[in-house]
Amino acid sequence: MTQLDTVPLSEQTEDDGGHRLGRKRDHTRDPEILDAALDVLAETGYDAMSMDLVAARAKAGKATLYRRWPSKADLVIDAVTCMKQAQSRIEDLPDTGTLRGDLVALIRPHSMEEAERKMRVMGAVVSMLSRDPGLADAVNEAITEPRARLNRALIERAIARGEVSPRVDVDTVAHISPSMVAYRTLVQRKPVDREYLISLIDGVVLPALGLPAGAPA
Amino acid sequence: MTQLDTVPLSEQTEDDGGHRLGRKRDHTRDPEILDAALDVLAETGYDAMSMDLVAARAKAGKATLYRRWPSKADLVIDAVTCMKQAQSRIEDLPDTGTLRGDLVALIRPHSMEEAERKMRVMGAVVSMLSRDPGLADAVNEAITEPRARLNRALIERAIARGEVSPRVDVDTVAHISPSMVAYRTLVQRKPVDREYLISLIDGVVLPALGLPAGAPA
DNA sequence: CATATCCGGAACTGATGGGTTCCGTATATG
DNA sequence: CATATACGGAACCCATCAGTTCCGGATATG
Repeated sequence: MTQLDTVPLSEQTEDDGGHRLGRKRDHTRDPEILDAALDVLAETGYDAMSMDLVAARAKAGKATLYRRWPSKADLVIDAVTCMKQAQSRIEDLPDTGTLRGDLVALIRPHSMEEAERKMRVMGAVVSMLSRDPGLADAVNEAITEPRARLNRALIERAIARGEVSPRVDVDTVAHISPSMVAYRTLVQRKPVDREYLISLIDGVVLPALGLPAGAPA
Repeated sequence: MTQLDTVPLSEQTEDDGGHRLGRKRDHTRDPEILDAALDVLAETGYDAMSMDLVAARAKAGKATLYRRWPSKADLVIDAVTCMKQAQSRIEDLPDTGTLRGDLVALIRPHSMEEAERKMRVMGAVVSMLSRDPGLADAVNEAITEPRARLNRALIERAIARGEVSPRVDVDTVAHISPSMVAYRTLVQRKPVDREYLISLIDGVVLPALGLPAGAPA
């Protein structure tokens, strides 16, 4: 059970001293519930995710869920929206001096776990995206775009540095790895490990930018 | 209502003269039913695809479906499997002399419609792939692999021709366009038109193979 | 025309799950 | 301790849907 550390909509009054079964004022169990929803969603898919399951997983009553969200769809949208957080800020990304170094530096166990979970959630809701524009927006804003923005920022930094030609299609290239990771995870069902990610950087992303495969500038 | 032109499992006796409501011997309405199933699947997703809907769409009775397939899952797997057909044979792909020419030649209105439908079907069943290995295999064999095989064959032809270095990761590169097209269609929900496909070829695929962007060998 | 076959359609069953209501209880406040 | 709040949990209602059964009619065969 992964833990969500941001507060979604309401404010967490203060940390409860540690009572396992202690209840809080307001309806401030939102984070746990949203987190449980994401877990169930990732494990079972949208339709198979029943509200009873989510309630059980969050050790909450189903009534509590409906006191807070008017419908299952709203709960899911809120849960997806609240995945946004943990993504690194662009400013505090270490500048290794080369684009390759920057990209490789993004491959950390933590970010890979996070990405894995996001991919599963994405797979759970793809079939809904065509019918629910709100969900589609939430998914793009919380799962798709953060990663693409990161890539875009690193590429633009490399352009400013003179490492990469300003003529490349930054947006398309920034979506290469998210696309291929999603495809490999959801459709091909092959593992996305460090080795694969590096082969993607060296074999596809850098060449697409006009850089030689394994050779940092 | 797109029409399936291959016969899935049983043999079609002969074309019925044109009787709108005329019935045939055996249970040889399989193609129409499978085609209807694919339509409903693509439009509504796996869970929302009810057997009643499929039956209605195929102007068949629900009993007829269950006379032929033991369950909904079996029907879907059979339907997906039967999408395999229309893909071009590798041998009769025109050899334009350059890899770029070969790749661009694959962009035809017909193949794009076909790909669009396949993408929607894929999106409809992604969330099931983790729970049903048989379905995952069917999807890969019918949707994923045919296109990748085509790309692979063209790249290998280019290697044999001396146009491309034999050191490239053919398999990964062959999956670039399928991955990015799927992502763009299902997640980003942006149009996949001729312009985008060509920008993919010139901006990503060819550079990844060490070829200059817009310049044929 | 009589018979056998198969299909479309409608009605039915059982299970599942979204959403609601209600109640006992734990917490907080005074 | 009394009161108000809100939570967990269970029971409930109702719609939907997978899967089944049955029947009337159309087709084919002789």
